[in-house]
Amino acid sequence: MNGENNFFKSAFSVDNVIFGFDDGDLKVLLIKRGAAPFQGLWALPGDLVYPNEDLDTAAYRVLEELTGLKKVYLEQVHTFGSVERHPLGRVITIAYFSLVKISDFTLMASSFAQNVEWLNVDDAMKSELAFDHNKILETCFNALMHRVRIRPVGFELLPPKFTLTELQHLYEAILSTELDKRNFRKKILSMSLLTDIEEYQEGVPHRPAKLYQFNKERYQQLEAHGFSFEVKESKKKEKKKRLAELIAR
Amino acid sequence: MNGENNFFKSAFSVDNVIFGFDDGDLKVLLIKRGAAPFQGLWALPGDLVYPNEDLDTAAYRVLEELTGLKKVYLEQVHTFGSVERHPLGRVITIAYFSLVKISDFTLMASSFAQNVEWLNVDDAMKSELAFDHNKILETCFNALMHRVRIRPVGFELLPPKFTLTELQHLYEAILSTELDKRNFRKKILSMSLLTDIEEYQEGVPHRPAKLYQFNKERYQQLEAHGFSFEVKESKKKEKKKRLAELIAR
DNA sequence: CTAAAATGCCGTAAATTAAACACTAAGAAC
DNA sequence: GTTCTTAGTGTTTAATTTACGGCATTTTAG
Repeated sequence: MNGENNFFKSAFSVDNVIFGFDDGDLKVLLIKRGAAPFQGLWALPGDLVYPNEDLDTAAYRVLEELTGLKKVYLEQVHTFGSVERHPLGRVITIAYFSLVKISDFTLMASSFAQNVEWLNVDDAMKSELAFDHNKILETCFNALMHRVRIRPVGFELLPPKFTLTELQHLYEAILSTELDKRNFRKKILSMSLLTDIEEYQEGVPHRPAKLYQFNKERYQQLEAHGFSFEVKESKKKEKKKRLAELIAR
Repeated sequence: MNGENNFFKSAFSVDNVIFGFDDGDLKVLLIKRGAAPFQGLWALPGDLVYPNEDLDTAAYRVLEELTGLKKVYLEQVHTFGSVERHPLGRVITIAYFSLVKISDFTLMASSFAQNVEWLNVDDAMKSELAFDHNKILETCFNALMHRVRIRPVGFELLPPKFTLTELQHLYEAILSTELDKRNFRKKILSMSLLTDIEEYQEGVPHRPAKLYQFNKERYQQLEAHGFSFEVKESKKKEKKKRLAELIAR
């Protein structure tokens, strides 16, 4: 090292928890590591941040290099910087999550990746991931759970046209809860954020459902007037009762 | 620079938005910079992270070196890493906010600080701060607003024994809203998170108010059973009506 | 052609929660 | 003892949330 002090011996990276939704399941895109350290384990896509690159830019780059997708929802979540988190040196990492429509997804040829796969989020959380990526995944999943309640970001995971049942299943997957069909539909429709495009599902072996589109302009307009999106996970009545008793004591 | 590649030409720092509450006002602790760059401007307390130091540890260190306080509420908020945010090189910074009881506070002798002061948060946000600290302050204030609604962290800003009116004023300051006295008291007391210690204010020129303590154990116990703390900023009825009409269209 | 299977779609009553609102009580200062 | 200041308290009304069952539409199999 030359005259510079050793504050400049460190590096930073971004890691990206890329969520997708398919067939009622919430998934995360992982890469099987082809080289040490942690060879053979699943890891989050990530990369060192270039010297002249903003953090968000780096996160978008990682995403695009991997999936070819450009305009996706991306949000910074947390920075992980334990001294020993990276075996090869001091590398802190800024974690992002992004939401992509699996239907848009095309895997890019990627030199550093041996193997890329959509894994069910629950399964991924249970398996051993490289580095501190279990912790990162968990943190980002919690952030998603939280975000999805207060912002209409769930739509980022669905194709442009979707049915109310698909939307409900998405929420159920993210919130790990069951929702009442009638109440869910009532609530979502009452927000008037969905455009009824007068189209119906095709090729389904049952009564086809209406298709809707998320009306982003409408949302922004309402938001500007103080509207706040909110979906709650239904606290079941039994639970509420038990809690009320506990509090009463 | 020697053989190391230039990913390792960068550094990272922590910056700490230290909130306090005094006399009905929410304050933030700032340092007047004694040296270039940004000499003479107010700045958030912060420092480079040592090579062998975890991020949280660095944030606690900054806080303790400045205030002497050890056990305080501290939370990571966001990482700021624009290429041009620091004039002297690539320095990304991890922003934290912390909540301290001003009554506990004793200013430490601090070599690098010319001048340390509690500034009203609104005033601080309006003035020009060093670096990107306006942005950081704003982000952390928003994070506090948000956090205070869903976690009982406000108590960290109050002395151990406080009156309900003080608590209400705290919430009003953080949420920038007015709350109905009776409804607020009803709601807070119904959570049974406060211990009535049968003590009263002294030395006030009016009827003394009861003092309460926050019961942390109780909170943790309830939380474990699914209790969720929640304070809403009252959506005034007029606003709600206007919004409802907008949605109906 | 009919029946069965699958999912879509609808509305109301009851319970809970939130909002609005005004007077009496206690102590200190004069 | 009068005045001043803040503390403390309950009820009614409106809004929101929850619970809940049955008929409708389409495809497929027989």
